[in-house]
Amino acid sequence: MNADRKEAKRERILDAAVREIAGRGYHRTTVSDIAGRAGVADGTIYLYFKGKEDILVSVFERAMQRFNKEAQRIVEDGAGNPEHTLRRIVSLHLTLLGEDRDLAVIFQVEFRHTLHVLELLSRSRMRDYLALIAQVVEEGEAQGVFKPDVDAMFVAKAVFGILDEMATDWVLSRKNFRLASRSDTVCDLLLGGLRVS
Amino acid sequence: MNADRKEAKRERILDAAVREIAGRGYHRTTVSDIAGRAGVADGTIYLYFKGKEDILVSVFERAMQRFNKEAQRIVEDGAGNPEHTLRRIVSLHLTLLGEDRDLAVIFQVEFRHTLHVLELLSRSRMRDYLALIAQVVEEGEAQGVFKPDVDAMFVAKAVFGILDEMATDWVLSRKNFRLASRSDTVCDLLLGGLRVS
DNA sequence: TCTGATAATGAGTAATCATTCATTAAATGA
DNA sequence: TCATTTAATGAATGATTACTCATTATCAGA
Repeated sequence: MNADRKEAKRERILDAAVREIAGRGYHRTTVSDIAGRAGVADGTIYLYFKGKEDILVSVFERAMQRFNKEAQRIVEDGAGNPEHTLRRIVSLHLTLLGEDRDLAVIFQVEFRHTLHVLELLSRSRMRDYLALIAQVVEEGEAQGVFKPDVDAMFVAKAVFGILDEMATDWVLSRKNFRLASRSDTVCDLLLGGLRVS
Repeated sequence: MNADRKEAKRERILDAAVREIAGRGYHRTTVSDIAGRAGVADGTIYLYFKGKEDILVSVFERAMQRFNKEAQRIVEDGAGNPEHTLRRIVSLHLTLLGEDRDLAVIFQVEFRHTLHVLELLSRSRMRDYLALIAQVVEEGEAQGVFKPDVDAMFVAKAVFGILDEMATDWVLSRKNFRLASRSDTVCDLLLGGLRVS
């Protein structure tokens, strides 16, 4: 079996996992469920993944890779204008999650299953993502458009926190608004602050 | 058995649950573990709680009740000065979580176990807490010290998002800083914004 | 002290599921 | 076509654990 077909099957299993886990939650989803939806036998799963938890982590890795690739591109493109770059990253974050509710459910809920898993995830691609945001903030400070002496990583975490809460709220909400429609409001608050100046 | 003693035993079980669940995660913690630490028999648990999930939800309810009571007091006290009130709420949030790492672990990680549980929790005391923050924001807008025309509930969620991320970061971090020490930085960013004015 | 009621016990039950591995199928290439 | 390697299968296993309930202990009032 060539590498492409192998990769395609792995992808199919991951796609199946996203749908099943979003629907029933990680712990209620059995390996059989995932195998069934992917159209393979239970045992086959173990030819592609070390175990159930490895599937969850792989879903995360794959999604974060996409996030990072796109964010990276935005940062590279928009070197001259930190505010605009930040706006584009915020928009990207909310757009990508808003486009796939199942993925959003997994991101906002299922990944946080145990401290152990969360630690695993936080140490990997998550740091890169935060570092990218921090880089933009630093650039803005260097250019004098953002306030100096605010720790860039702190701001990055704050930005992430707001986005995360918006996404969770959207996932839990019954209402049918587009998540990305919040982008501007988020950025305006973040950049301009709450206080009347 | 009088009501006080009954309540005390219930509290003991909840305390035991906090310690056990923070240490091993909700799913790895058995009902036996909790019973053992609380010094009661397994079956006794079911005289006080409907089942395992009910313990988790009750831990949340109890903690949120404390949060809400304190926050309520702050809001009532500080009617005249919305900025100061907001600062006190932020400080309260980070202080209460920062004082009890086990509780913080449960808040930041274990409560988010399933969409189902998260929905349960979000609908209850969580809304009250957000509404309290929103109330302060609205007051500020009415007094002309906060920007008008920003949806107060939106701001409340943003505030919560930042606090949540700070708390998660603290829980996952190896470093030993005091969580509450972030209060001022959080508020400064929130009130003043990132952009140079 | 006696008695009915209330509270607590903990061994047993029944169900669940991740993982394994002996077997079968498919692919490869000579 | 046949032999060999690689991939896939799915029934069986073994371990786990939430919850029940028949039994025992404790308590409160007379």
